[in-house]
Amino acid sequence: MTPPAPLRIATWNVNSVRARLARVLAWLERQRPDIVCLQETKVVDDDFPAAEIAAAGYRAVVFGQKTYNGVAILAREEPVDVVRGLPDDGPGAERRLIAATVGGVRVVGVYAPNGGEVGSDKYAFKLDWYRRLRAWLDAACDPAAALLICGDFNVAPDDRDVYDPVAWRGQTLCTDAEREALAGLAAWGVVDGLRLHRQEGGLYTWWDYRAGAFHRGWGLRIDHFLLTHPLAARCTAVDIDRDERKGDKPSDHAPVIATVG
DNA sequence: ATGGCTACTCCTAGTAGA
Repeated sequence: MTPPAPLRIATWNVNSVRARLARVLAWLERQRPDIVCLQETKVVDDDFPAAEIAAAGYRAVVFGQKTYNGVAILAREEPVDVVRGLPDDGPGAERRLIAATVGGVRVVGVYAPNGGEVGSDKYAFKLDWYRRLRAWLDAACDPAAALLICGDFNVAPDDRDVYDPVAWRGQTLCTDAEREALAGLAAWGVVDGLRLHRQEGGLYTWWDYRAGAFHRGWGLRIDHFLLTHPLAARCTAVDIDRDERKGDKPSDHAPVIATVG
């Protein structure tokens, strides 16, 4: 018996799928992932570039809105059992979560709120969104299943994930409350995929557009793969495609790719 | 020391991102 080929699953905050379309298509051609979760698509569903994505060989399920937020899952086979949003999202809620099953893996793609200034309404919304995400996991998902949550979590889990942890201490993305919110997902039953394989600092997924931050190495690791234990046991690698942050008109986030045997 | 860039829209200024 030939073992099944490993699945390569990617997450990428593209910062507008329409502004980034040429790069997204070139990246799909180069990396050929099986599944891709996109965040910050910034487009209503009718205007999602589904035809171009289909021509590249991918089905797309989308959950977008005008200007802000927006998530999608691309896959070589049709994603099934699609869930859009959290059950207690109100009408007109920000579109930040999409889930689907592909290749026997339950894939949850998330774009966590940024949080604005610490102590602001946006910050409170972020922490509450994490609370609601955890409640949905408790109610609707199975930590014993092959499930992953990936996306832009807008939290750097610890000081290794921050280029200047002293300057960032207490700032949005790095506060204890945000880190505890992320840890609340781990307590449900997922582990940080990248840390299964690599312990060093300096592995970043986001660099500010300003001040030449990328070239100065001023980054944070805020895009993650969280894997249930059964899936973690099959995860052979998690790689940050740092090269995709280079060149003309990049997203401010690099893609992250998990390999699952 | 510095909100320094990018993308969006009710568009050429204001908002948001992280």
